[in-house]
Amino acid sequence: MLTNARLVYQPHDHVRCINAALDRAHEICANANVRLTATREAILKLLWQSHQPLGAYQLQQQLAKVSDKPIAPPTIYRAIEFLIELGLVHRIPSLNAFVGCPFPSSEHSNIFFICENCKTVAEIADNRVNTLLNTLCDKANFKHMLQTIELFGLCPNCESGDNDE
Amino acid sequence: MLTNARLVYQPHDHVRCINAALDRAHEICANANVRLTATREAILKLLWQSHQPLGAYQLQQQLAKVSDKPIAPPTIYRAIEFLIELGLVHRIPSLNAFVGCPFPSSEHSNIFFICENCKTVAEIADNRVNTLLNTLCDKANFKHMLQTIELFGLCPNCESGDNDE
DNA sequence: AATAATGTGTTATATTATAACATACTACTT
DNA sequence: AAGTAGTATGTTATAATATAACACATTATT
Repeated sequence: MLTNARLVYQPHDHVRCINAALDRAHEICANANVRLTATREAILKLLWQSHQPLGAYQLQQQLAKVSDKPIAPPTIYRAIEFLIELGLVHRIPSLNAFVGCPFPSSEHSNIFFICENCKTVAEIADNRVNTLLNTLCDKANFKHMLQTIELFGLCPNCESGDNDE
Repeated sequence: MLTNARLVYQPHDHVRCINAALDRAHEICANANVRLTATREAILKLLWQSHQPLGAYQLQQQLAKVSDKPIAPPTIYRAIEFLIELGLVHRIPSLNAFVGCPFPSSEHSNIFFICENCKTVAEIADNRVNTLLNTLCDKANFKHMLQTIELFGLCPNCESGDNDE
């Protein structure tokens, strides 16, 4: 089992999260022989500013603050597409938003804990889930390729009332 | 385990699917003491015309053919919202589309087999999946309320080449 | 019939995403 | 170093999905 849940739900040195993510990204891009351009890196960095997913237009607004020129949606979406293909970012379909992947290039389950109060998203990978789902797919003769598992609820902080509710 | 996969993937008397779904809907609405109005029923029926999810604007187009007056998006979305709340319909987030639920008022897993070729969607409920996911949530102190599990791949017909690819 | 509750119509607009084509940048070749 | 192919971004317009706000209509209840 692989997860960033503990980290996400506890106070932590978030700068380290960001830096680790960026370091991994540089390495992965180098290995894949693709370019982590300024725009792409800026977007990845923004997505790592918190553990809350951002939409494309939120990213655009944030970028406008950082950069001098405004960046149009197609460029945002292209960068996101690039990051997703490399496994550095996930799309959360029900939120129309994007979040940094805490363990790219590991085996995935694409399980997301989505807090309906604070919108924080933690990710989990668990072999047993993958195995079980594969079994179900095999039984139905469904050739399973990808998956997204969204779990909605309350994170520990919001459940306990530590966050404003 | 509960699924409509076999049915969906095999030739079957689809009129029976539709009628069964409408009968269940009438019963459920009667029990809940809410109204299955003409518009709501028409939309539910359209969603049951096939095992492929339809978007709100597709529903609008189809309705235009059946009914005399055009129906505006808000009405469509309201009807969908109603049907979802009653458990008669599911939203497939990654498709922005809606599909009839084959077993409303049964225990759910909200697992969907989504064929990327023919777009057909089958649904599965499986206790083991729910149990396992609950375990993961408990471990992380995440209070789990709802879920959506989307499995992307190829249905048996498309995998075998029976459908045009 | 009066009223409250529920459902729908209507207009406008917000939000998310992509198509199509032009330009710019990068890396490689010679 | 200039030419070129490949990659990335800029730009404009628009498609696709979804909702807000308010008016009107229908249904159920008294």
